[in-house]
Amino acid sequence: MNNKQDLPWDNPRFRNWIALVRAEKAVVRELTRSLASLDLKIAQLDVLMNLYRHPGMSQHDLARRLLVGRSNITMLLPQLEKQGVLRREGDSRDKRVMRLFLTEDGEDLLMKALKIYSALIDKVMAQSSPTECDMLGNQMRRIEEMLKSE
Amino acid sequence: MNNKQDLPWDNPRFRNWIALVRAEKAVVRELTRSLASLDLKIAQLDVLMNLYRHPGMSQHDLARRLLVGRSNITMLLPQLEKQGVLRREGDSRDKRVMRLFLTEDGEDLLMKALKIYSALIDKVMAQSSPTECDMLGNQMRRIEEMLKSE
DNA sequence: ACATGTTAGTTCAATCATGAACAATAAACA
DNA sequence: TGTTTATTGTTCATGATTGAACTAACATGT
Repeated sequence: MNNKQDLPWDNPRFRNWIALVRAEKAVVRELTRSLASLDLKIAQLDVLMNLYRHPGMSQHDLARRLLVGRSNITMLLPQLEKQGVLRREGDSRDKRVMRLFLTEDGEDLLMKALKIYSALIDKVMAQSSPTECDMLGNQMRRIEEMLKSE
Repeated sequence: MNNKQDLPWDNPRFRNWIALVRAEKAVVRELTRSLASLDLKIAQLDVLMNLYRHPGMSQHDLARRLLVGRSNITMLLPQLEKQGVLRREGDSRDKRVMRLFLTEDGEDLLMKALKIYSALIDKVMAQSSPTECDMLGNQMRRIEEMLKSE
């Protein structure tokens, strides 16, 4: 029924995707280790990054951008708020939504974390030429776009 | 101290890597949903895939290939063994190691899961030309190689 | 106004991954 | 041989993530 030629490993698309998954996992491991010096988890860094770029985001929007559940955000925020890196403000027009903002300390922490992250990615992507790197980004954006719209 | 031009988002390497992370996460979500029909988790599929290609692997080797801890494997196997998709045999020469093998049912389940996985990846990678796809794979293999050897 | 439906955020139980400590076994070497 | 060192797999406590059920607040339509 299934001879060897049917196996996905003989399909370049599949093999190359597996390589991507493995590389991503390896980078995540490395990043997790590097961020430990700041006592910061990747999930937390994701929050900080998004709040920096989109101040005043609601928890719902944040969850959607991070591709996680809303409850995840709810569980994530209290620690960060207690550390004083972000603050939550109730929206004046819609009492259901909480607007999220980085504090000064939050921005400082983010900048330190970004230095670490950026250095790692620079090292990792130095494996590719600028052209390859841009092609990679474009492919990835097309994939995300495609999966979003279905 | 940090003006806008220092921000990682202006660095193509960083931006493109972020795109990769987002795309990968989106695909993982989609795959998780698709595999639910087989009552199979991605972590379990990873085990099956590796055992198919490397029968007789030890738990330690499996953990290293999957980039997870040994304890993770220990917690993962009993379910799979109970479902009858794999069996564990003590090594005759080294009583510490357990050798892992897929059963017939395991191979059947794997083939069904691979059909789903492969179809998704085919769809996803159809966003890229064969050349782009291979370049992607090569970049990723270089990255993994680089992180392994340090 | 009122009923109905929708949305934002929270709570909670279940699942999962992790790393440290541990027992059994093997290897290295005096 | 006997002693130390390393390795395999397990256990366990901890923290992360998820989805379903829930509350409060808004929106829609009559």
